[in-house]
Amino acid sequence: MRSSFQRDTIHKVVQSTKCHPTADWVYLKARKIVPHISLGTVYRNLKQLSDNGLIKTIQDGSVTKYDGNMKAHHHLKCSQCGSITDIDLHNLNLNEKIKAKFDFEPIDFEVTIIGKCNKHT
Amino acid sequence: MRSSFQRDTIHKVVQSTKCHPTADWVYLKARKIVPHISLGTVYRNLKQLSDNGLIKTIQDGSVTKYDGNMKAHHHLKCSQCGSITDIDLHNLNLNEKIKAKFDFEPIDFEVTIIGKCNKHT
DNA sequence: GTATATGCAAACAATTTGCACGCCT
DNA sequence: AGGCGTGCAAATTGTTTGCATATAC
Repeated sequence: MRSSFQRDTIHKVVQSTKCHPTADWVYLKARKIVPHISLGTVYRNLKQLSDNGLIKTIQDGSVTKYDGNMKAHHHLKCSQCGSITDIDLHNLNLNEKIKAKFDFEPIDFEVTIIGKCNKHT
Repeated sequence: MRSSFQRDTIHKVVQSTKCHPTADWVYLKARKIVPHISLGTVYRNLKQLSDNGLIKTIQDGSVTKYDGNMKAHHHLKCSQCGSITDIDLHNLNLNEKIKAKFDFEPIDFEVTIIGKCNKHT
C-alpha cells in the first residue's frame, strides 16, 4: 500500500479519537486538513486501512464505524445514550471456550453488548 | 398490534426456517402465499414483529437478517462459507461477568464470532 | 514510466416513506 | 366510523464505482 497525504490524514484522524467515528465524521475532520478531499476517497481509504489491519471496523446497526484502537477489545453500547465504550474481554478466555465447545476456530469477535451504562441507574 | 394475513404469513415464514433470512428472502417466500404482497409491507412487518419481541434481528455486515428463534442465543459466522449457526453462550455467565467487571447492566448481546467452521480445517 | 490514488458525479443496494385505498373492530 | 394495514412507487441513506487526471515510487 502506497502512502499519500490523504491516506495519512485519514489514518491520523481515526487514531486521534476514541469516539468510533463514521466515514462522514472522518470526512468532515479530514476536510479541515485536506479541503478538497472527497467522500469517495475517505471510504476507499478507510477500507484500505482496515483491509491492511491498520484500523478496525465496527458495525453499529446499519452504519459502519471505525476504530483506531488495534488492541483486541470489544464494545459496550448504551441503549440510552448510544455511547460506545471499549472493553477488554481477553481474560474471559472466550476463544478457547468457543473452540472447545463448538468445534469452531474463532478468528475475530464482533461482540457488542447492549445495556445501560452507569449513568442510567 | 392488529393482525393481518400478511403479517401472520411473514411471521410464519421467519419461524419456519433456521437460516436467518434477509427481508428479500422473506419477501420471495411470502409472495408464494400472498402473491401481491409488497416489499415495503415485508419490511414494515419485520420491523413491527421485532419491535414487539416476536422475532429477532441480527446485523450481518450491512444487511439485516431475521431470526425466529427467540431463545437467548448467539451466532458463529464462518469466514469461508458465510454460514451462520446458532450457539448458546448461556453457561459462560457473561452477563454476570460483564456486570461485575464493567459496572454496566447488559440487556442484550449481539455476539457474532467470525471464524472457520469444521468444514474448513 | 507505470501503477496506484484522487476528485467528482453517477450508480447502487438496502431500507423507509407518502399517498390513496382497503380491511378489521 | 376511525384507525391501522397494504400496495405501489418514489425518496433516502450509506456506500461503491467509472472515468479522466494527478501523484508516488
